[in-house]
Order: sequence, then structure tokens, then C-alpha cells
Amino acid sequence: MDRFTDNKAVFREYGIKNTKQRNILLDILKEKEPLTAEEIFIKARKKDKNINLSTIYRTINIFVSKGIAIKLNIERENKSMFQLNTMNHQHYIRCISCNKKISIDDCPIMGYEHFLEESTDFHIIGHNLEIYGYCPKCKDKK
Amino acid sequence: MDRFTDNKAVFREYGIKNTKQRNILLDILKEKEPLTAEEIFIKARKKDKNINLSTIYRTINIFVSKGIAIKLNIERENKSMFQLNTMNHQHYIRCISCNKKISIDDCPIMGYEHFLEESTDFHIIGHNLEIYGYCPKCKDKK
DNA sequence: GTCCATGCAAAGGCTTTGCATTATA
DNA sequence: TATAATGCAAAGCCTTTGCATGGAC
Repeated sequence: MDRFTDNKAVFREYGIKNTKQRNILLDILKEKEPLTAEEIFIKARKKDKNINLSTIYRTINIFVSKGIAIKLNIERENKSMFQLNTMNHQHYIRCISCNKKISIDDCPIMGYEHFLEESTDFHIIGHNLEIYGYCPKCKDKK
Repeated sequence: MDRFTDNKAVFREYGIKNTKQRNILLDILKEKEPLTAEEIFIKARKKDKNINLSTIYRTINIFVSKGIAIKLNIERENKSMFQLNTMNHQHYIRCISCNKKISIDDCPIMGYEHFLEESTDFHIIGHNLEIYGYCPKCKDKK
């Protein structure tokens, strides 16, 4: 039971129309694994043989802009993957001068973990990431 | 003084021919900042007005395959950046069962740091990253 | 009924490739 | 001189966009 359980409520919350295609896409993303647009398209075609690739792209871009989904970059490949934004973890940048922390919207590792699992045969469980530097104020003091 | 100081020696070491275009590209990468192929191309054109974009791509792909350069993905954009592989830091995957560590060839954060500096106005100094999971052996035991 | 969403086809951006020519070792 | 590298043009992928049609509110 999370914020995406009720499709209708999701669409209402973000002020977008409840269409068959968007339901299909959201259901696919709920399977949780990161997918390329092409992979999403193949899955979607099984549920609606007329759905179009451009609808996949348009819908997913809307989902990303609304924060429903996350766009990931794949190492070494010139395409993206998409995943439901379950916000299960968060990263921060920390200022090594004043210790101020600001949170990072999305996780730069997710797409990479996917790639690593394939290239190393590890089963990856998670990661720790801390990025540090100087915040705008402390940076200028120096 | 590092492993890239002498261009000629670099090309000899990796068994590729010493050409004007490769010298130009290596010199540009020595400026250290991550660049897109297009940015490299623009800089290269100033040194040789006949150099071609496909030469940039071909050369940089050779550099990446030899480990001279690193390919970075840019968050949210469908293109890559390239940077000299100075190997100034390394990351590992750790098995949480047997503690075996294997090293990761490249750093998934570099391109992201570049993006973060622009979006947050932080001056980023570095990061810690640990990825953990189960190695192939321990994964199968379960 | 109005406006947004979709399908289709075409175009756009980044990258790669085939081929003839040129340059390196 | 033999082989590898380059320039040029064309093609290939992934993604976006214009437009007419269809569907949601």
C-alpha cells in the first residue's frame, strides 16, 4: 500500500486525465524494475496491441515531470531507463565547512546497479553514497 | 607528471598510431574537464579546421576502450561526456556475506557531480560510495 | 462540447559506419 | 609499401513533434 496503489487517485492528484494507456504504463512501472522505453513498449503492446511508442515516451515524460517516475541513465549506453519514484532512499550533499545538507532528487546509482548486476553477476542489495563539498555560502568565503 | 604526459609514449603503449588528430584530442582531454563530443569537436576545430566529427567519435571510442579516457553519462540528457582516465579514485562492490570485494572500472558519480554543481551551486570535492550485495558464490548458496 | 491525449508519420539529435583517400610505421 | 586512420556522406538508434482523430471530463 503506497502512494501509487490507486491509479485513479494518482491521476487525479497530478491533474492528468485517466486514460487506458496511462493505466497500462503505471501498472507496468509498478512491477518495480527499471525499464527502457522499448521494454515498456513491448510490455504495453501485450495489453493493448494498438499502443504507440510515442505515447509511451509522452506519458513517461509526463510521469517524470510530475515525480511519478524517475529517469535513469545507463552506463555506456545512449538511452534511458525509467522506474517508479518510490522514494525508498535518498542521498545528500554535505558541506564540509558548515555541515549543511541538501537532498538530491534522484539516485545516480540506480541505473548503474542494473548494469553492474549484469556485468559482475553480483546480486546487489543497496549502496551508501555521500557527496561532499562546499555549499554556495562557504564556497564564497574562501 | 602523470601517465599521459608524453603523448607519443601513450600511443606507443596502447599500440595505436601517433596522428595529428589524436594528439589534438589527447591535449584537449588533458584540460581535465568532462566534455561532450560536440564540445571536444569545437575545441579541436580551432586547432585543425579540417578535423571531422566522426574522427572525434572514433578516436574517443578508442581512448575509452584502451582505458585512456572515461565515458560518463549525463543525467537527464541523452548524450555522453568524456574525460581523461586519471584513476584518481576507485569504487568497490562488497559481498555482505563473505566480504569479498571487486573493483568497479569506472565511477558512476562523475557525470552526476558535474550536473549537481550546476543545479545546486555547490563546489563538489568528492564522494564516498559503497555498493553491497551478494557475490555470485554466496548468492547461489542461499 | 471542449480540450486533452493518442496514433501515425516525419523529423531531430547524437552516434556509428562504408568507402575512397591519405598518412603512419 | 602495407596497414591503419581520416574525411565525407549516409545510415542507425533513440527520442520528440506536428497534425488529424479519438476519448475523457
